[in-house]
Amino acid sequence: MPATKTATAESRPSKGTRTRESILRVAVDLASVEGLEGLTIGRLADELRMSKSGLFAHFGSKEELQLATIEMARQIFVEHIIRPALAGPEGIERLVKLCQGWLGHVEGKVFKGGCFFTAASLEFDGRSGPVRDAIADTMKAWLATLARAVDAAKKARHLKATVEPEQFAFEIYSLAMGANWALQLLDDRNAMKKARENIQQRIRSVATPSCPPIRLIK
Amino acid sequence: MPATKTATAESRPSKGTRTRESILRVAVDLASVEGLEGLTIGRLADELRMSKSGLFAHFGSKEELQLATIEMARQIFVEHIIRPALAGPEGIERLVKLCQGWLGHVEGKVFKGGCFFTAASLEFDGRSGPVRDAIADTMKAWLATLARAVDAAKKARHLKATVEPEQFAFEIYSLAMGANWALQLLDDRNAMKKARENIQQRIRSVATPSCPPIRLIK
DNA sequence: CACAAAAACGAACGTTCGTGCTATTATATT
DNA sequence: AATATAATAGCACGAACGTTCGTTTTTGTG
Repeated sequence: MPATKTATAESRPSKGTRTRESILRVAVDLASVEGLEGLTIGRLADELRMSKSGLFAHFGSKEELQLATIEMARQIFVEHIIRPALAGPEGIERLVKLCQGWLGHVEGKVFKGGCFFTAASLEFDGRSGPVRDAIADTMKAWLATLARAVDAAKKARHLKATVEPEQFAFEIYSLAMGANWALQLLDDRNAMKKARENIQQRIRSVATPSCPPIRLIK
Repeated sequence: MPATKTATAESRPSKGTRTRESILRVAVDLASVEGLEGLTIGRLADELRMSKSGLFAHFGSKEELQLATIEMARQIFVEHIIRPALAGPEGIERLVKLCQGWLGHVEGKVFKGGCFFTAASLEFDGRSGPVRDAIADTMKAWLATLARAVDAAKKARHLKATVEPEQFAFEIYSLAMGANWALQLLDDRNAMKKARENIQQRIRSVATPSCPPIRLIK
């Protein structure tokens, strides 16, 4: 079959780019279960039914593979959680939407083994180097996004003026982290519901009378 | 493999028991940094300047070493945090003492690489088997201890009757976990101070008027 | 002191790890 | 259709992994 001449700039990405992407999609799921160090090139190659060396050539080193996996996870995270929330209006609605997406993510609807970044954080927090830095940067950015949403809700007079955005974002994050922990380790099926109630209540406790209704539970 | 010797109180423990213990003390520190899977027999042997095989003989398998390491970490945890708190009076004092010890532990005063069990939890939460079970059991017990302290403080009329012990214990735990995360990954030096303030405030918000003063910060 | 038991050792096993090469296929361009 | 380039496979490497074995050293006891 003769190839149709569609030599435009936004034509189909090259084979290499496509396989690389499909590798990383599997890598993210595998790493969310086995950890970033447990993510092995041989295991990944088996999973994708390709040779170790063939796969390896896409990255050149294990560290590069880890960094690429983190970047892919970040992209998926942004795509699934941050972008939908930023599409909506600012204020308490956006904060709630971020929390909902975040809790769904923790619940394992986005990554197979629960929260990818929390696991990666605790795996690499004792080390140093580019991988740890990449994880830390991503988490800082996420926490900053949460804090910005809190601040906007505050400026919109949805949250009390006494609320400290960074501190409050950190509190929400801690509660979600705890929920992830309880769900994954203790198999506590109610953990997510309780976390939603908890966070909802925490937000309501600092909401102003003029704040629109806050609903984190379906 | 020799069974665990039940050494009498007066007789000096055998050489084997002593080496085993010194191995585990190093193993706990190493695992709190490198993870329980990253805890390698060869590395551990180097650290202790003994042969791989000589060390290995004490445990018979890597899994057994991991389990023994967890058990040692549990003992240290009980010794440093739970026992001192149980020595004091029940009620809010005990809860505060538990939190103080716990936060000090998170701060790295007990284990080298921060919180041993939180790291182990997230490392093994996707797997199954005895190691994961040992971790989960330990954490359940710790959470139950916290909840019991909350319940006692409630019965002593230090905390409001509306407080749900398990839920409240979980909240405290989440905040401490978040502090651990911020300290270890983001190098946030204020994380511990903020966590102390946070938890203190959270406890005060459910304290009764008859409750003795709550002081988590020095 | 003698001597059995326990503890520690050194060497090696089979596997898997990450990482190089070289050859061979598949893709893209002229 | 021919050809240059990119992608993948095959094979091998040294190191480290957990584990086994036979031997030597250390320890505790009669």
